[in-house]
Amino acid sequence: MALFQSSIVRNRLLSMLSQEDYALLEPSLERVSLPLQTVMIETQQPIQHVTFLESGISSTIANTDEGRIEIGLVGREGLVGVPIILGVDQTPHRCVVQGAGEGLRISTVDLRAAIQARPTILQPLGLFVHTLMVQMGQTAYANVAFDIEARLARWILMTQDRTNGSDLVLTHEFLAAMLGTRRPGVTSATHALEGMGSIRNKRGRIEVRNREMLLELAGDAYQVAEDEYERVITTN
Amino acid sequence: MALFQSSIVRNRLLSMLSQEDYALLEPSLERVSLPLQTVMIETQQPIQHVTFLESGISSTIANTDEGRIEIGLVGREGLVGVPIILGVDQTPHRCVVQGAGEGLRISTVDLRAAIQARPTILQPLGLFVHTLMVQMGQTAYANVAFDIEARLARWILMTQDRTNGSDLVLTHEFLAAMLGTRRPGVTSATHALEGMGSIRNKRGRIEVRNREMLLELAGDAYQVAEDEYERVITTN
DNA sequence: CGACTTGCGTCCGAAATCGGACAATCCATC
DNA sequence: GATGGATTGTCCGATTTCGGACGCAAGTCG
Repeated sequence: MALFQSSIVRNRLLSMLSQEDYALLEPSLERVSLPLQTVMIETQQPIQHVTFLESGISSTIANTDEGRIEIGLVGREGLVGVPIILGVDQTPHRCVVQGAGEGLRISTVDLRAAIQARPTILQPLGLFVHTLMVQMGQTAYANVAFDIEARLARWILMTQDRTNGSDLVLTHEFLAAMLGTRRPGVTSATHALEGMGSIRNKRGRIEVRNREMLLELAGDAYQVAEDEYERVITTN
Repeated sequence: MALFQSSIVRNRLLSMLSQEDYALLEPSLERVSLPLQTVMIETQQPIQHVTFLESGISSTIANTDEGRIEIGLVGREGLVGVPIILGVDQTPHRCVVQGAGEGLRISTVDLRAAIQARPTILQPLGLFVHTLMVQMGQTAYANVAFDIEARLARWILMTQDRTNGSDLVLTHEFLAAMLGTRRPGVTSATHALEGMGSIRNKRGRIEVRNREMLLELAGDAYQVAEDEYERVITTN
């Protein structure tokens, strides 16, 4: 199944496509760089592209009157532009690049045409939508059932999953938005994690030291969505 | 567009289908009653049916080690069995009937065959999945950004939207699970709402007195998902 | 190198929520 | 109309988180 392709494409959804399906999309895919803070989907604006991330992280944000709350995280295991997959043209939730990277993007028009021509393309995309729903559900759960330390551990794990090394570029300010809490709350939570040796705190960066510890801290808020992804989406 | 049909079918997704699409599903639809506490989707069990609710309420639950947290609410505006729509056979989140009612259900096999035969059937179902994702996102947001009173107001509104009258059958115990909080917390929150005249508290029941007040209390956690539904799904 | 910006550490009182227990009440049923 | 289970009301101390402010440190850039 398209060996050459997986050596170029790192996105797990694209590399899951059959050779024929991928061949149909390929001419329409445009490689784009995704600098930090790029707004990939703006509230109430038509979504022009679907982007398959190759690296980096994008997060979905529930827009609040002031202050943002992150409700979803996507890396190279997924795509940005889920509403398009579901036949919707826009959404009230914004998507922003939270870790610089690259993506392969396709215009909404081209993607829809491709799906029309070969409906099997939709298959892996639907699977991904499911895993994202599970992730959001777990986030809703974590937000109400876990304290800041546990939620912090969860987000660090989720971020690391979508990053190469163990050095994560994350300011406390940003983490506070992810966790829906105040910035000083993050500072003390990172200290707690650092105190037990699970992470190391640097300026604008967090180094994962002991992943096992983080897993334990995050409890059953983590791993459910991640297992579901592996169960459902098999990249060969 | 199938006038006779909408006089029988109250589910908003079914009544959105074209006459031809509906005609294909109709023979496979089985009317079932849904008593309280019916488990419609069990964790890690193959989903055998997709159910279009005609009345009543089903909620999606993030299974925790102990104590449940509700992460989604569906009534006659939607369906239970979203994973099937997305091509997945099971899910880690349970679905339970929280308000007795009826549904029209179709077996997974028949639904898939119908979609195969007429892919346009998938269209409104995808739209609904989108609105459900928005709802879950708003729940994640509300869970971390609003206090118990506001979240209670939101759930009361969401429940009323899916119920005929203004008398909601809801115990505090149940509300506590919905809100992810302790039961006494609900008691005092209901008192607060009752004190301002927005609801009336009876045994095992809540009567909505002043919906405007509830809207104000719930802030921007409510209405976003609801508006998105109306924008995206138009039942004629 | 020095000023400046950005990010981090810390402190405080106030408020919300927790955890757990126990009392009071309603209502169905006998 | 008494009994028992389910539902609701209440209380208390402990803990978490909030909200806001202020000072410090680390890079950056002229």
